[in-house]
Amino acid sequence: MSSASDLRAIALAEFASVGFGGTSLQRIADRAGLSKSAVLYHFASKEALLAAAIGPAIDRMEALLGDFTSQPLTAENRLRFLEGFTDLLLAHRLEVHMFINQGPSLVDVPVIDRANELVLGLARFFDSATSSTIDKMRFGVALGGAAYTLCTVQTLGLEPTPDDETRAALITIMSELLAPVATSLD
Amino acid sequence: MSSASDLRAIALAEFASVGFGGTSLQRIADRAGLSKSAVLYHFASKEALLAAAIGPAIDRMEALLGDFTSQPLTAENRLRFLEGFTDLLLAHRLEVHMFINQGPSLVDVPVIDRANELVLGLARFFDSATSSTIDKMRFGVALGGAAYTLCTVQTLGLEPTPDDETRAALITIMSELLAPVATSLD
DNA sequence: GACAGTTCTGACCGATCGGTCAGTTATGCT
DNA sequence: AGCATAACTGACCGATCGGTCAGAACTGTC
Repeated sequence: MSSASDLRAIALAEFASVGFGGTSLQRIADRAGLSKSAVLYHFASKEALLAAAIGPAIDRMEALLGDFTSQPLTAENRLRFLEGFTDLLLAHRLEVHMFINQGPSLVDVPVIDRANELVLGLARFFDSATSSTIDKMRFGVALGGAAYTLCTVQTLGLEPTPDDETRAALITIMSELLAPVATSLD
Repeated sequence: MSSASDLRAIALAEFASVGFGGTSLQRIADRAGLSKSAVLYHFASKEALLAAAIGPAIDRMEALLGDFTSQPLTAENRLRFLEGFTDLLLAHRLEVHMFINQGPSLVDVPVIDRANELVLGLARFFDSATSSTIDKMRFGVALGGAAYTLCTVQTLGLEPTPDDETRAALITIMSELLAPVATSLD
């Protein structure tokens, strides 16, 4: 019944679907059955609401990436990363969808800058870990494709696949896709 | 020097980066060095500007999909589709990025409804052509991943890869990814 | 140079934006 | 019951939104 967490969820859904700039506090308030003033009572500003909505997902993403990049890029570490990444996507698909698509246009918002640093750090890691263009692109297609499939396809109104089945399929597909990419085991 | 086509390009870039609702006519006018009234002289409304910006890409997408779905799903037809899809992405990455990510939230805009019908038609085609969840997801990851890699990664400020190299790599990756999926040749 | 048509501007409209503030209602503790 | 605090509302603010309109500036043609 907590209004604050209701508002976070409602705001997240709005931000992800029509964008931060395209979302109005009034609309969020209407969906929550509250007044605009009540929204601003719980969150000091629209940006604070954004930070509350996507902050936890970014924390978790930072932890996952910190673990991954501090270890050698072995095949089993990569698999564990893919599993962790998939679990994170399943739990925070809207958040990821939001800062992947709108991150670059929302600079100077602190929580978004953290997200952009994350994505950039991930890209740089693949850049240093792989040499050829096609291998870099394999990572992009695997991670981007997984995020896309999970976040966007569902908005099409197709029948939802159970999470555990989705999880297994995504991990299989990403593993196949990255199989040709050399690891530091070689 | 045509202001109209300048405006189309500027508006497309804005729509793709901050969303349709997050873009103001004033900002488009400023970027074009014109007044807001001048923008509304060339395009009757914000929606008309959107239609002009993404309409051609949707036309081309419709043609590509029409060809593909009217033919049997053989391996070589699928390859030709992947090539055509990649070329379309390379030529219209901003448009595709825009209606993939914002299409579901912009219903009742005619040009967007056409785009949504397209994406839905593509999803239904894969739904009928493949049986297992993992195979459907392979299509999602392949097409979504390609679109993501092309449209979003570039906004990170990485060094751009030449288009022909990107094209070859994407087609290779998508072909690998879809290789396990049965075609009607079997 | 007069004229027509295209291109563009500035003033203006009602509506909505994010945000402030004073005051009201609901809640829980003693 | 009394009281502090949390939760919330409605009125209001300046700014900006998409869009209209009358007219100015530019263009080419005769």
